[in-house]
Amino acid sequence: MSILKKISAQLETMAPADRQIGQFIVDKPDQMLRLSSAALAVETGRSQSSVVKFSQKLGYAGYQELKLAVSEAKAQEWPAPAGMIHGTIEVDDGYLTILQKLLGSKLQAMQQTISVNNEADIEKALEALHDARRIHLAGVGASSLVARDFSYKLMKLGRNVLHDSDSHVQMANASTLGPDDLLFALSYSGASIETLRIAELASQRKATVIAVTGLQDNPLARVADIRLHTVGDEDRVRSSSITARDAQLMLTDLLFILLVQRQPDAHDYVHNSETAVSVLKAKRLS
Amino acid sequence: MSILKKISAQLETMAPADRQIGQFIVDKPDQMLRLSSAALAVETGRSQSSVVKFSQKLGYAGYQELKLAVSEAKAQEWPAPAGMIHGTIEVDDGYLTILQKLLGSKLQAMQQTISVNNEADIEKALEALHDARRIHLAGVGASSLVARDFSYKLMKLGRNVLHDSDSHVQMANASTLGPDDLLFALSYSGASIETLRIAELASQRKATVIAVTGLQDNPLARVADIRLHTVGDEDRVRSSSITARDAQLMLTDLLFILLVQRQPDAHDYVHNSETAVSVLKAKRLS
DNA sequence: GCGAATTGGAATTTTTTATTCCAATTCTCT
DNA sequence: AGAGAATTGGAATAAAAAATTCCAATTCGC
Repeated sequence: MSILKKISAQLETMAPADRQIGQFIVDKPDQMLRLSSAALAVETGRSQSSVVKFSQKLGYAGYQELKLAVSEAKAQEWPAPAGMIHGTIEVDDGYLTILQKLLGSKLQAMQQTISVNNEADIEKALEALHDARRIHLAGVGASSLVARDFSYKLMKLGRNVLHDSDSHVQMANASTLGPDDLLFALSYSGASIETLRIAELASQRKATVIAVTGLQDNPLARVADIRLHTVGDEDRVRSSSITARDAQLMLTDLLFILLVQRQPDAHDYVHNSETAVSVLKAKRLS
Repeated sequence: MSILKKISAQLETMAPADRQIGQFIVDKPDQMLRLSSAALAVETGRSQSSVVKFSQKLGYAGYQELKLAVSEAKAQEWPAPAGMIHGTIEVDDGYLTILQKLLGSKLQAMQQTISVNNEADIEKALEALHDARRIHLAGVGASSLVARDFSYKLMKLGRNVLHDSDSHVQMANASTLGPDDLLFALSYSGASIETLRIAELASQRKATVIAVTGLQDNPLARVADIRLHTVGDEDRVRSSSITARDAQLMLTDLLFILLVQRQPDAHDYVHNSETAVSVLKAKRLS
């Protein structure tokens, strides 16, 4: 039983000094934990020895043991995050609630994104990526960052990657694609004009088109040869591409890991990349 | 806040006595909480004053404050939810195992990143961001994508943001900063030369420097006025900036949400942004 | 190599915790 | 109602714990 609850239940039958000390602890456990027995005595207008005796009457060797018990009682009040809170972040939510809702939303988006894509589709995309002569990545806004992140990872593996943040350059690149090439197009809405036009052109040129897009029917999904779906709930986190981005990253990270697994010399490539970058790191100063 | 993670991250750079004391605390926090400084000294074969000094080196007034921090850290240890695995992705892992390990690693990185930053530090960073005249974002490699993502979000709120992927331009921008400005620097290692030099310059120019960096002692953390820590385990996911990036995003997303909460017209700004972008979306065809 | 800085234990001081002493109050029994 | 026993609780005291000082040894930086 929590010592805080135990004290609370006994308050009414306690003698005056004990009641005052107990009340303080129940009301302000955080503060109590920071106080010496003498300081708590001052706060309650009682004596230091009363504080120690209070502890002993509760069955503890002394004040330090009571403190430990209060600390443990408080620990049980900390909301368990395993369950996560799913909910819309509201204007008057406190810090802890926001944290939990944000983390819960991220986790839910990633989990649901995994759920809506079956292994066969992932395998198909993987096969296409593995076999592609050149991989062109397309996306705008937040999706452009995911595209760029994935392009970095593919380049680390020595793959022939085309990526540019300028959609005109993306379009020009797409015009050079052929049947041995692949377009990896990211757009949560599936309706971004630039990404859509690039996908249409790549499709016309017989390149394989992989679309990473939301579950709803959309123009990009219709153009694609392979569809990977993402689930995000933007309404809950201020509609600023947080969960949609996380869902896309979940897929690109997974594809990257699977590609690494399938490419025998992947380790060497990744290691070489790190070694190369290390010259741009400050030397250990001590 | 998790002092246990902090100690753990710093063990290798500690002197002998500190390492032994720190190791004991990390290995046996429950037991430590029951020991006096003298008893812990006996357990570790070190002196009682070393125990107190260890506490003070970590930033606490003394051993009692360290104890309190350890107690709070223990309260925030989060177990892995069902369906996820904490473990290293191996060469012969099957699809489902990879999925579970990837998701588990991502969740752990995000949870631990939340644990190692206390609300007071987040609040301090938030205050600085809110009050800054101009916000300059710096980062290279994977951190540059997080910096850009956060810059997009801040710009959506109408904030005065400086971000360029070219580190020379970043440096030039930093040379225009002043006491009313803020540098938000991201580097997991804290040792990327470009980011470090930019931070040093911003600091010289009296701008506020917020560092988002790993837990280990590093040059960037030393330059910063405000430190936000990230925890990632790159060994488990092929050392390609997956969990470190997710950890950084967790923090920037949280800061963004908190800024939105605190800016009365944030909704209008975000809504206006969506409306503006909508002209670049394909019309619904049927 | 030399001086400065750091490390870390022993000794000492200060603070905190726990116990003892004892007066006042309350409770129980006749 | 009164006397004795039990309880309450603060002041004083003793013991334990925490923190600081002193200083020798080692490491670091020039």
